[in-house]
Amino acid sequence: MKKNVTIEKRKTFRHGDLRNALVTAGLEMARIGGPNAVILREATRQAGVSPNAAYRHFANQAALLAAVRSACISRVAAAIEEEMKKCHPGRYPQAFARKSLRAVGIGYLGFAMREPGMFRTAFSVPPPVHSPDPANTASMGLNPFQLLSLALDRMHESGLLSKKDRKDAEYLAWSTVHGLALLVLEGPLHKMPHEMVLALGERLVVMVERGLSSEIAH
Amino acid sequence: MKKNVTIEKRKTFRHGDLRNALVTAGLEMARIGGPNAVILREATRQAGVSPNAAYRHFANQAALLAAVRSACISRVAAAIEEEMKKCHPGRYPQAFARKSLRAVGIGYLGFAMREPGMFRTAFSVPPPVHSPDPANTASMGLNPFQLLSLALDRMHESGLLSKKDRKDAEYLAWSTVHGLALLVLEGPLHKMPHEMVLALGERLVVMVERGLSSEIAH
DNA sequence: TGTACATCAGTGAACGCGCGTTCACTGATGTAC
DNA sequence: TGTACATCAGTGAACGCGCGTTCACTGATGTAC
Repeated sequence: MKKNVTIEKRKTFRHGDLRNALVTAGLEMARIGGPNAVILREATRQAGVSPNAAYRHFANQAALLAAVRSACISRVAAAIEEEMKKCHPGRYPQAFARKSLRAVGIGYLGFAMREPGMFRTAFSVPPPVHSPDPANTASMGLNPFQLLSLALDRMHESGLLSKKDRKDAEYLAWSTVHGLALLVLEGPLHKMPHEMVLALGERLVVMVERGLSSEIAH
Repeated sequence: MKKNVTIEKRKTFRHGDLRNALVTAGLEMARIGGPNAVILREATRQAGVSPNAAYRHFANQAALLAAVRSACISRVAAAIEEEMKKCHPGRYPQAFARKSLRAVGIGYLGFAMREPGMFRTAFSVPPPVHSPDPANTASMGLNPFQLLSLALDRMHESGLLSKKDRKDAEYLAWSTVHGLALLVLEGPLHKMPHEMVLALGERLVVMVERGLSSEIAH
């Protein structure tokens, strides 16, 4: 939406929208080559601007990368939401909960297979983390972690998960699909065909759903 | 035996054991900084040799890195075996099977926490995989995947896992701990304390053990 | 209304960095005779 | 036994690469008066 704040109008000065152009270019580079492919100079080139112009909008390359990563995370969330749209709360809350959890896992994994570069950019934090935690988040809606929490809440509320089992279940479920995704995208399983990955994904979701609960199965 | 190669100046024109010295240096770099820190020139420096000397023993930097990675994988396997030694086949095969599976998972995760650089080197394959699959493997004993298979076989043989559930169970179990390790080592969970990671690891193992089987729990 | 001025997003040129890799070479060693 | 020689693990110098980043600057625009 347009903000009529004077400061913002000044921002649309010469290029008009350089910051956005740089992020867009960076996002495309991430899409193609992952986080290491997000080259500041290349982004300025694609924006038709001199290299140092980027420094009017980002403190350094890491700041640009952070913005790109944020965009990638939003894409993951969008993919999950898309998958979640497919399941509606019927009259069986437990089935709904299970479908929700499945949607998160499959949405996550599906995105990883479809957009490996963006996926890797979203979740590969460079080891020396000087995360300045930019207040720039600007994320509308829920992030992937929150969507997972939502699905797990449904599991809990529908009685599929005790309060104790619900606790920190995000990390357990997340690890599962994340591991498969990374083993395939940047690990030893890189030769595994996508169909098999997705098939394993389905089994993984079932495994999580079943294994998360310490209750005796019925 | 100690290799004092690094510090002492060489007296002979020939190094004598350069290939090994380079791998050792590379391994140390991997230990400290992960796969991207395996610098060919630095390895030759540490070996007290000119940069191009490396090319007598490795086709290029990627070949050196492959050798280092192989060493890292062996270390992971050793860590798992160490953990597996702790569990003996008693008179309860199912308990033994469960302990075995736990040992693999916890050994894997424990190594990841203790030696993040080596762990990341072992399992992060650079996306453009020109894997020449060096016949150089030279790995004695079982690799981590094979150890996992062994544990799962015990689950199957002791009746905890049907034949159908046994199939490809490696990938499901592996994904689980691998995901947690990478979320922590190079992902958004990098701030999670090690104790919590290991605690989650224990829950993860239980989850897998329970969730892998499609049989009704008893 | 015109004009001076401040602002600040962009320019142009250059820097150091350290890598991987190649070229033509040297000289210690093992072996054939 | 000595000697000539082939071998090949090492040397020394140099290359191109492309990045991130800094410096001093320019010039279109909005605004105060």
